[in-house]
Amino acid sequence: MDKKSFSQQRRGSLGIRSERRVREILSAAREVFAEKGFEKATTAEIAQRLGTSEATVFTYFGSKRELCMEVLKVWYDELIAELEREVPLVHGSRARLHFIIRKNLKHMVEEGTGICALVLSEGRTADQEFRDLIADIKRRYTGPLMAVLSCAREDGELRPDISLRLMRDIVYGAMEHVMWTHIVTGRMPDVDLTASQLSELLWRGFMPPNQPVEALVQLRVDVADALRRAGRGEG
Amino acid sequence: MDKKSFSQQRRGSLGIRSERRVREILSAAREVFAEKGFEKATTAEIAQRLGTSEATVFTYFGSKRELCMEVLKVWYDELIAELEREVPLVHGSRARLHFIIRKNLKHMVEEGTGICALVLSEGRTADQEFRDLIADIKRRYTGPLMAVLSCAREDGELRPDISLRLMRDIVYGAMEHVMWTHIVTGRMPDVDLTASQLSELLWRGFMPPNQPVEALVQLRVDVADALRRAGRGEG
Amino acid sequence: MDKKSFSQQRRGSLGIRSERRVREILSAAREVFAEKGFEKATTAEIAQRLGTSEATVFTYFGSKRELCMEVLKVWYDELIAELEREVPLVHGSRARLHFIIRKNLKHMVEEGTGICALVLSEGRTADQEFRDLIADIKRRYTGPLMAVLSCAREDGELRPDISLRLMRDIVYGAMEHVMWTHIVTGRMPDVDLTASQLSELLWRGFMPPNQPVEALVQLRVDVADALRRAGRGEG
Amino acid sequence: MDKKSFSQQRRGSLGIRSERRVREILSAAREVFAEKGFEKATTAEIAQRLGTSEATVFTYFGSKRELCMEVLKVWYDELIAELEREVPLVHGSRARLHFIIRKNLKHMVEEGTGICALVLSEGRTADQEFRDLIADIKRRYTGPLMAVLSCAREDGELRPDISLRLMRDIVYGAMEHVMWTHIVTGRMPDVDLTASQLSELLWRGFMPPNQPVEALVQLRVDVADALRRAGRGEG
DNA sequence: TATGAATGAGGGTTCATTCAT
DNA sequence: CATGAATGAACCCTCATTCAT
Repeated sequence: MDKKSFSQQRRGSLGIRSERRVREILSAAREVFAEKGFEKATTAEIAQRLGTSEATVFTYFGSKRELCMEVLKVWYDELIAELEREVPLVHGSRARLHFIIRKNLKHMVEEGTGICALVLSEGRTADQEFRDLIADIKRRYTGPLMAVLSCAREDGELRPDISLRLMRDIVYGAMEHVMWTHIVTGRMPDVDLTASQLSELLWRGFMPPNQPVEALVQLRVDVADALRRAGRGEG
Repeated sequence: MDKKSFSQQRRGSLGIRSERRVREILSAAREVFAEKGFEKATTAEIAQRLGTSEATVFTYFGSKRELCMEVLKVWYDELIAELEREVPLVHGSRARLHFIIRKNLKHMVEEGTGICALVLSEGRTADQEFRDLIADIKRRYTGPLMAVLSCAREDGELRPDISLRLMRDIVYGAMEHVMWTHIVTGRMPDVDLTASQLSELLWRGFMPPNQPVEALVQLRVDVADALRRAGRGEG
Repeated sequence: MDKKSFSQQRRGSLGIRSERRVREILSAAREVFAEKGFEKATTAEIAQRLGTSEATVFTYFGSKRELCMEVLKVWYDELIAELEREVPLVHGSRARLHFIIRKNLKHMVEEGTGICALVLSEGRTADQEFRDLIADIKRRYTGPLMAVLSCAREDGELRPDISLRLMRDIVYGAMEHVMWTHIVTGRMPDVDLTASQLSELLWRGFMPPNQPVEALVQLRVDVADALRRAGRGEG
Repeated sequence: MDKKSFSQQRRGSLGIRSERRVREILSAAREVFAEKGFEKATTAEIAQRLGTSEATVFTYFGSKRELCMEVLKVWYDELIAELEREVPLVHGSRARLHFIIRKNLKHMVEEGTGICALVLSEGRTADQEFRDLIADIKRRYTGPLMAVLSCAREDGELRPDISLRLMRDIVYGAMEHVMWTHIVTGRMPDVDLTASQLSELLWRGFMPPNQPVEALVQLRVDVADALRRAGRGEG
């Protein structure tokens, strides 16, 4: 009865030809939202890139916000589907972490990094419906990684004193920030290299500490520090 | 140019008493920008929280954008100043990393987390002047951490195969994502605990992978060096 | 640049039907600009006279200034086109001057005198783009008259000691001032009579002086003057 | 009781020191109004050039409009006073026309040409009070010229078939247009040359067309008259 | 179904004017 | 008397959204 259910009903009854239209619109919208962010994106520009009128966009999507939500959903669904299909084919937690990171970076680079920033920046400010969607997406989106981490923890591959949620935040935060840096500086990253380094570095952080080595390392640092201070004090 | 310099002069001639007003406005603006993001924030709301009119806001700041830029500058300058003053008082690279992370998280929690997201989300879409400011802020903002990392690398405390920039992105990305999660879920984090875990985990990732051997070698060198100096009559 | 080209494209895609709308808007705008001048005219009033909303006006014209420029362009283009078409059909420089003056006055009376004042008063204060347009209009606008004057000078019909530019200024200045007086007093002038008198008077001023007659006239004046003084001195 | 009478009362009671202030304000205001036109001029800028605050301006003048009116009044009063004092010292209608034109152009060049355009452009659009003032100014302003023209007509020096008002419009219109051209092009005119050419050209247009015959007739009459008077014993 | 056209609602910004000090 | 500070009232402009065709 309200606007949303109406447009959904409408979309549901569209024939085959319109399926393509929907995808075209989503594609154009993805571009614009990714480039400009939600607020600065205009329906006019989306329509223009399609070569159609704004009204057409509204025939398929009830509102700008709904369109944006759909864009996000599709973007993440693509990624999630790939991950859910392919992660199981990879063996070993570490390899899986690497795989997930690489997939993510690749998807960001190829399909518009801005989408992530969109989630990041709109997630806080948007209204409840939007937030719920984003929360849901986020949950499913991080699902594969969480599963890998859970599995790894059960196998004793992860240090037990740090929550999986924190690890997850580190993984995604690092990826987003890496992408952001590359966008701002205008240089696209070497996805494979970055993924390797990132997963290597993070995994080592996630592993349980090796206590004897720790002690030795700390000893070295302490001695070095003492020597430095001693040198300074006596020089 | 005519108009601009004119309005700047107008602002420039404000007396001492208005210092307070400036701070009030910046404070209200910080709130609103942090909550809503740049686009969704309205000058009307900022004025309303102050209990004044929009015109008053524009008496002190020439435009919404300028106001926002000032908010960012102040927010980061506070933090940067604290870091530059206090980091040198902390000993050891690891401790310094921990200090920086803790300070950051604390500042975010206490002074508005949204400000970070602002930088993140506006940095891409804003116009050149805005971007330049943000780039500049970012540079100074990450300065203390980069200094610590540089220092640590020289001391052989960091693995040499991964760039400092990637490490920096991981640190800030992780912090921002952690904060974002906590905002979205509505729960404020335990700053001290999170900082400890984060620095612990990341540091372990930053350390050279073959730490044990290297540590022993370096230890031997350091000690031998110290003994030689001691033998030369400095002891 | 991005935004501008975008909005221009939007307008550019208007269909045939809107031709009428464009004319309606230009017509209303012409009225308001003529009555109020550029600054005092408001887009709200223009829209109100059309019975539409301001937004509609901005759908067709990107800005108030652009609208005003278009109004000026149309007003002058109409006049210039008529002059360029019809002046050649008139024979003799004197007759052509009369024709031009009559046409001008008629156009002013029928299509809004204020437009001239607009050019006059905005030409000084407006920004560069506006000024350039006005300068261009002015050049083309005065073209037909300048051509007539050039031609007349070559035929020896004009006194050679006074520049054509000054003559031009006199012609247009006189017309504008005449119109202005009539507007302020609220009475519309008798266009035909005024045009006849104006062209007669000015042409006589433009003609080369007839020296013998000059001398005689001056003698008369001198004698009259001497007599007056003598009368005063002796009465 | 209304605003205007209040401020006038106030001004009336100001001491000697304030007289200077009034003049300073009028001077600054003249500059700004001349440069920018009424609408684009801002009280802020006027105050700025004075080095005082806007409030001070409003202490002396009740409103921007009132200030502008005063500026106009002063500007024209200066000119009118000079004309009324000096025109009678000039002999001959033609010489007087030349004198008036030269004086006008000089005043425009020296004391801000924009003021004339102000009268021209504001005269139409402003409210009743403003218009009345301008009409009054205009009347007194053109008084000296009208007197000269009346006198000349009585002496038969002007063609009788054209109204003095039209002649007046031509004189002022020509002057204003000349000035306007010079402002727009940025070059200041040679006042003396322009005044000579303008008066020469216009006067020739004003003279009776059949001057030779009329001049002879009048000369005979004048001489006969003089002789008759001389014969009656006045010699 | 597709769209050209229209617009309500609001946003940022300006500025003459007021007033307490 | 001078003025720093504040502001109401407009103004220009944007854009998501609607609707008749």
